[in-house]
Amino acid sequence: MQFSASKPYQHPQSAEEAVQLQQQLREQISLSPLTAPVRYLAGADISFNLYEDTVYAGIVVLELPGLTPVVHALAQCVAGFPYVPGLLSFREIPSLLQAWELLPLKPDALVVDGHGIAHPRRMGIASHFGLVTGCPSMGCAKKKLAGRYEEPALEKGSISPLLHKKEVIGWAFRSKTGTKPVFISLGNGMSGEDALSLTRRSLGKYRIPEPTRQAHLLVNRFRRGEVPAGVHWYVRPPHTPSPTEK
DNA sequence: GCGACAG
DNA sequence: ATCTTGTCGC
Repeated sequence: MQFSASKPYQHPQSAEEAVQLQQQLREQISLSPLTAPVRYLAGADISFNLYEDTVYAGIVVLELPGLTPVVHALAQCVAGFPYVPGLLSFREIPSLLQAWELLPLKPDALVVDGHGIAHPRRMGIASHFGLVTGCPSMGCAKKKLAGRYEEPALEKGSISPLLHKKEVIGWAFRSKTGTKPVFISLGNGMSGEDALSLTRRSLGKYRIPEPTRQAHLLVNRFRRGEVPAGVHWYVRPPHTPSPTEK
């Protein structure tokens, strides 16, 4: 992955405190372009049972250009914050961080299920998680949280800017012809061109781009007990020479 | 005051 | 977010 210091995650004890943290964190965001090509692109998502506070988090690393799964990490923990629109990251990041720390291969960029700067205070979960991990990040959400937009053309690949307070905070992106658009926004450590390019390279046969779609399918299987917690390689792990065989 | 409101 | 079968439309 690239150079970018990871910031420690701070957990708020109230909604007011959470908002203050976000206002402080937004100043640390960088929207400068990626400085290295993206070979490994990851998708992150969480799942849980309604009325329960156990969170099932997962991160899948795909290799471009084929979007081939390489490795994934799954972690389970208890939610330490309620779901409040605008404060989603405080509910999901602790669990995602556990999965992140388990990952033996850090991706070159990360796509989080949710918004990045397309947020009332420009601090959605994609931006927050990008800062905490030090990994370039972007958000891919199914519904908008803030801003207004014009419907993009019906053809796959069409985009329309998402505007909030006279600023472009993201794009309504037609990921599949004739279906509702998804919302793409910057997280941290990349430019708008980077995010749109990565999204185009992540499109498969479905509305949801592969990184996030794969992560979603994975965490649901995890929640149902169909796959175990921990790390799983889809291909042979990279060979690590032992001291004796140098 | 009213509508909107990621996962 | 999750619970669920069939059904309508390109």
